[in-house]
Amino acid sequence: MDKFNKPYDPKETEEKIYKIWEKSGYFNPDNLPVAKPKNSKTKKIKNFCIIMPPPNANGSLHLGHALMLALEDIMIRYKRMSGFKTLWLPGADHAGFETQVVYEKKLEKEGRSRFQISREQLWQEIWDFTQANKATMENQIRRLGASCDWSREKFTLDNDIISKTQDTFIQMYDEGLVYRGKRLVNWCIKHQTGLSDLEVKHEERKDPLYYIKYGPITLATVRLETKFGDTAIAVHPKDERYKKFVGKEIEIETLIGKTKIKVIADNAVDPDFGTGAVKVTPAHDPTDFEIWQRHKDEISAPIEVIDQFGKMNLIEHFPNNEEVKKYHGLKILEARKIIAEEMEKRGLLFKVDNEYKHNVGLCYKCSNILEPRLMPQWFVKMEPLAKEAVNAVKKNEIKFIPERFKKIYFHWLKNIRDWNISRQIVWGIQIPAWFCENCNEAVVSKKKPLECKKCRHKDFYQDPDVFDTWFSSGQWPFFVLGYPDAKNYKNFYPTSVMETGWDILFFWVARMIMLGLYKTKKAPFQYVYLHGLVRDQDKKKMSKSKGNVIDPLGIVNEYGADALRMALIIGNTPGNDPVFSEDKVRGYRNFANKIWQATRFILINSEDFNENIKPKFSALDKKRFKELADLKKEITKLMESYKFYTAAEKLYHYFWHTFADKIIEENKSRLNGENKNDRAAAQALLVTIFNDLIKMLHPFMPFITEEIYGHLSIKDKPRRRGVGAPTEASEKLLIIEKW
RNA sequence: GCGCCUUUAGCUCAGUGGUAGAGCGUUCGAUUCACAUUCGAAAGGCCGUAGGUUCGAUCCCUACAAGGCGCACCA
Repeated sequence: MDKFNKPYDPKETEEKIYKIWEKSGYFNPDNLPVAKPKNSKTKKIKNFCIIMPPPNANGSLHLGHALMLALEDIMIRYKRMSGFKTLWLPGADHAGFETQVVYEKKLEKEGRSRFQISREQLWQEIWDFTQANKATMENQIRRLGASCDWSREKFTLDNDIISKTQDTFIQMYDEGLVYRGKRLVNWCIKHQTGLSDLEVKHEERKDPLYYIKYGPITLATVRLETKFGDTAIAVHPKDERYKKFVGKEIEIETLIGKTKIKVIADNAVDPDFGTGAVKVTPAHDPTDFEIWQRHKDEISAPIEVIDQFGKMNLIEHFPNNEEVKKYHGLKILEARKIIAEEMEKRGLLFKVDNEYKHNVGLCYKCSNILEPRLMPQWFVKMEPLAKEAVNAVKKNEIKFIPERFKKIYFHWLKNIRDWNISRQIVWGIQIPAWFCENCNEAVVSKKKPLECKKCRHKDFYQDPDVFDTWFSSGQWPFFVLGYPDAKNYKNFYPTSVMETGWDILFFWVARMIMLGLYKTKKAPFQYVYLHGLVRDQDKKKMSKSKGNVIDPLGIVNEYGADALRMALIIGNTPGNDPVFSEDKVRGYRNFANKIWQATRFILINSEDFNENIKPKFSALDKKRFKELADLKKEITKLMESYKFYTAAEKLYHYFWHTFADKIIEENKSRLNGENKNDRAAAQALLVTIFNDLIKMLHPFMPFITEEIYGHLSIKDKPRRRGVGAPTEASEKLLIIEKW
């Protein structure tokens, strides 16, 4: 009771309560006191499962995580109280490239570089780094009140996950869904790895557009430096201006001598752009690469003139050519400038358009221009997978909240291209493939092959590349449940809800659907709930470089997790980016105290309660009961339709402005009056209402409600018998009370 | 280029085919009685613009405008 003599202090309560919950074992569905089915034939045990999107183990939690945890915890707690066997399975993500980038920055600060560290040592260092982060994050998740089952926690580099991921790759290879192809990949010269198309961000740039003379033809290009790799000139087939040249070789003066080059016709050329003629450089441009694929018989193989570091590499292709040395080894932009000068000198530069704007692809991490580079990589054939993924959603096997993301999802899948899953980094799951040291034949296998089938050679080396991290996390929902034969998998798969940010709809959600359907023949979840990105008060994205990142734990320390959760939930509809403000949190901290003070009032006024007096409810009491019952129906409906933002707001409003401001106030006179009967009735009324309200508030504000429940259930045990409350109340925790 | 979204009170956002809602903020007032992390009251909106459907539109349809975003091989 002394506790109630001061404002509510979350610090005194929250960590203590979390320990009680953890000790109770109720986070684990196996320990839940699920009502025995009355009729075992018709009534099945109801399961509800959410796989927590594993936070990246390369830093600490941000507000987006806090939002994710709040939403999922609300769903889980509501379902748990509604009698479901609830499993919320936590995890942590090694986050491949993301983590390696973070770690490389750390190395840079220390004056080191990953290219000077052995593979084994780098792996070990990043391993230690992620393990430390993981431990921190687990505690942060606890501080936010997440009622997840820690006994089932998984890490994306657990041995079974690694092994199963490799199995899938092998299976897909055997079934022709994975292939090794030498194609243009998005190469980052800083990070020295290829990236998937999703990891490319496009930005508009203004670059000079050079009009240059290739013999009788003038053509326009930005990328002058690739001219040494030209293998053709292309024009549109219907372009009258160039018809006479098509199929013929024309002599052109390059800067390193004279050569002949063929003119070809291809529909990819836009006759209205520039002069309607383009130079074709298949080794350094995706469009040109595709043109080459269509004209393989007519023109020579691609010539790579830029190396992996973004420098001119010419000597290899043009040995014994003195002129070449002038450009060899130059960086792209330097080369471009010098070539332009040289061409101008020789009268080969017709004009320069300095206002030309176009889109360039950048590395989404370092914003360096990505260099299209011709190299062999492992690709996943997307079309068959995408088709199934579209069908599953069309057939409503998976529903999106909000629904509009369906359209975006379809749009993406319709235009999908094959997925490059090779990464030239160490931090990840190594690809189970081997190359013959003699003939370079690739063998897909976990174990080192004994002999090359092609050349009988016996020495192999393993592909040093690792998987795109999303290739393994795309299989997370069923791997963590112990696919294919574990009990967890049988009980909880397909899972109920996948709740995550809309920003990873393609990266993760779509891949989970595709790979889930492929491996398990089932959609991995029934609902996709997509939350928005938490923004600062100026609606800006929070990022370390902007310095506007808010540490959720700082907020928790100051105002309590309950207040933070309410601030994140209320006014936040799915799919829309919420704006975060500390004022809002302060408001809900005040609300927590309001709940606290109302409790105090009730406890004070029921101290000398006489349990022999049966409550006689007044007409007004009954009216209030009716209102409460209506509210409960309404809230339940909102919970079922995933409108947590409205449910929380209504509860807030009812508690404060109806229960506290009206009901308590209108009962004050009764409590202070002479009529004992009336007094008893009033108290029973208050307690009953109270019992319902803290139950409904519990999913949203789990800590304070559990704390109060502890005080109420001990104190009010005798009286609650009269109003049909559960027995053994003092033994019970609110977390498993009936909704 | 293809596509998605937004536009409602000063701010952040809900919402419904039948004369507009919340939180915060603002203004005025109260207050030894659970709570100043309080209570009561008030001000404040032609629900982006123009058409259409309808007995009736903020809500449905069309166009337009402004803003945001996603996808995309135009050199």
